[in-house]
Amino acid sequence: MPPAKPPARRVTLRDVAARLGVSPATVSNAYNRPDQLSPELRDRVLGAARDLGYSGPDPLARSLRRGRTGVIGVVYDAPLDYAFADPAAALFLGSVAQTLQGAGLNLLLLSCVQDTAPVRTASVDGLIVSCSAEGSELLRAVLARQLPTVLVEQNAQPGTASVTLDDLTGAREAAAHLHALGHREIGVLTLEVGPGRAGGPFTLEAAGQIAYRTTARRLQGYRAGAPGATLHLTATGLNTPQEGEARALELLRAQPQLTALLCMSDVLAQGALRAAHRLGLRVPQDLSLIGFDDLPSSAALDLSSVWQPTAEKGERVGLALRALLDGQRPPDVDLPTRLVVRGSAAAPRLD
Amino acid sequence: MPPAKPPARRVTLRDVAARLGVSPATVSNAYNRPDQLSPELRDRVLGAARDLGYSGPDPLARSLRRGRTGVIGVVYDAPLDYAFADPAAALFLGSVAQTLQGAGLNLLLLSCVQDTAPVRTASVDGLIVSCSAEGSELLRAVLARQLPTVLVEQNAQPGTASVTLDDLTGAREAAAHLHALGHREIGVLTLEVGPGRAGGPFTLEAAGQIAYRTTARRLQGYRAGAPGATLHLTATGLNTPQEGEARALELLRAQPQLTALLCMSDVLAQGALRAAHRLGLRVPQDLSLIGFDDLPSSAALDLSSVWQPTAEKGERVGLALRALLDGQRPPDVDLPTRLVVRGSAAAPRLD
DNA sequence: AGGCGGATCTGAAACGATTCAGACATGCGG
DNA sequence: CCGCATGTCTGAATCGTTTCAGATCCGCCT
Repeated sequence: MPPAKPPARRVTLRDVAARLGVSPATVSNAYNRPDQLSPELRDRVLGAARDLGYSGPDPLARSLRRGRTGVIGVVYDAPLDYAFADPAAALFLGSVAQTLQGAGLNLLLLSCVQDTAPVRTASVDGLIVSCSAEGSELLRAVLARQLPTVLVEQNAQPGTASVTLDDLTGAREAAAHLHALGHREIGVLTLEVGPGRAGGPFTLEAAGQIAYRTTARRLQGYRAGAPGATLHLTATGLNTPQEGEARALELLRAQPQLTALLCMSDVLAQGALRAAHRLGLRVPQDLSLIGFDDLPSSAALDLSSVWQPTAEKGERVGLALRALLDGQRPPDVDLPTRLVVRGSAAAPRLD
Repeated sequence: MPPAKPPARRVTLRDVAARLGVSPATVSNAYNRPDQLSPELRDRVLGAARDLGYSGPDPLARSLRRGRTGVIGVVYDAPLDYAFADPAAALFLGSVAQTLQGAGLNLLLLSCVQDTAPVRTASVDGLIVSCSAEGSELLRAVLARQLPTVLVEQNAQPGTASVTLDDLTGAREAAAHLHALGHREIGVLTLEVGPGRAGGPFTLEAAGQIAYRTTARRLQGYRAGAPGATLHLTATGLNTPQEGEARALELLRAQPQLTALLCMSDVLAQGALRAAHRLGLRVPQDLSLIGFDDLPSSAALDLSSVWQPTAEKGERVGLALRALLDGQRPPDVDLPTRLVVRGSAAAPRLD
């Protein structure tokens, strides 16, 4: 009969200590403060660890005891698919990660669609909230954690740092550009207007209730830049080219008098470009188009767009969080935007 | 004189219990098993918690006690910038995240360039290794954790699950397509050949030492698909359009007799497209081009490419990991690839 | 009346480490 | 030979929960 294998318990620091007849403190020191024990003993400890299959202190226990995890949560209120699908979002996130890495911090992606549980139960040292409606359940859950928190593109809240974009100026410039060219009937493809809300046409009267700061401010900029022009609003539910194409198609069919389209993202604009092709409309002769974000790929498509410092935004967010973790109170930052004129907007045809 | 504020210690479950004169176990139950105590008491507990500013059990302590964290680590050996910069990678990751979310798991991004520490010290229930050279320090660190692990596009290792791509077939088809069109002098822009290695020309003899499975297999496929053709290899150090452009420029200048270019990613191919433009070469009349990955944007560029089921790959990885966590032993999967012929390859000019 | 099952609640032992304040020995200067 | 600094190592408390095995009480069935 084979010897009853002992129930395969995990090897702990204590086991290693017992094996060598030393104190657990010593084993801990072997890993964390090599200068606190003699080199020979340290070697023996590490050797015993290898023999026993012990691969270092348990990160969880260590974090509990030390009081920090080295992890920063990034809160999304959309499925992560969409988070990554937008190159601007991906670039931003990469930049945040890069900046935090300098401080030994890693990113935990928290997708919270219809559920605040991830925010409440994540072991993190800080939070970054990328887009969440003002006054939402999710935002409340975030604030309840009382952790160092950076709000991105949201109105600042007490106790948090914030990094925003000067959406107003960029949007105004875009609209003013169209206005100056002579456009007076302008379609607008907005980003989401509220969590989980489907896309579709809406009126300026309803614009007051927009829950997302970004959407609200860009719209405000559009209005300011094209005084006297008529804006035909359609919201999108998802920031994807497919959605952009579908909504643009709807809008252009319903309002054939439109001579220009303002899109709140390049992803949407690229979809709108496809919609225009499908309708046989030439850009810019028959339809002018201006996007937002200025994705790398937009240059190739000759798409005019509002540029934003995406990478810098990520860096600022990372730095703000690091400052918070250091007990400082970083100033809020507001980053500039500006219109990049390419070839997708021209004077309207004279019918 | 104001009452000396007690040193602001964190409010714990124990404090709430003490406040109410009940056992900590009861407070814990109030949060975790509402059916284990009377509704009134539960309300009182939750009320007291609110009064004291206690926002639920500490995730870290809970994880330690329960033995799981609900977090899966994704190991990269490149800065996260690049991880996100490639739309194929972003899409894949989004898909993984989506799949894991169904099991209440979140993703922790572990960037391990020149440093295995993140792998060794991350509190995770499992690991996904996205691209790491065979036999690398990093891979060793991963295996040392003895956690449920899924290897992506790498040769399977004992004790792990693996999801791979049939790179060979796709690459062979691409090369065969060019070969059939009559190309005999073909340039190749490869992905990285080893961790941290800079790009540049290399020879077929050196091809045996390629550390990355993906690079090695695609190259093998290229060779098999174009027997008798001469392949001019250039490695890239980074999977970016800029790098693709730079390396393509070098290669085309050094080898003006080339009539076609095989690129191991669409990102590189899109860079090569720009290089061709800069050299005044028309595609496909003067230069044929085939990419790999079939990014959404490649359709618009009329770029022929090898398609891979990126989203499904992510899903498979997620499912494999979930199976491992459930104590199962999932079968390794190998996903198909196939050439998508568009307009970027044609017969070579007859000089 | 006795016994039993369920509903509530509790005590105390983990979970696996870190860290602080010594204990002990050794070497050195005076 | 004393005092002191230095170099090594240890004991024990602590981090904040969860969970298992009861303990208690109550009503109900027979």
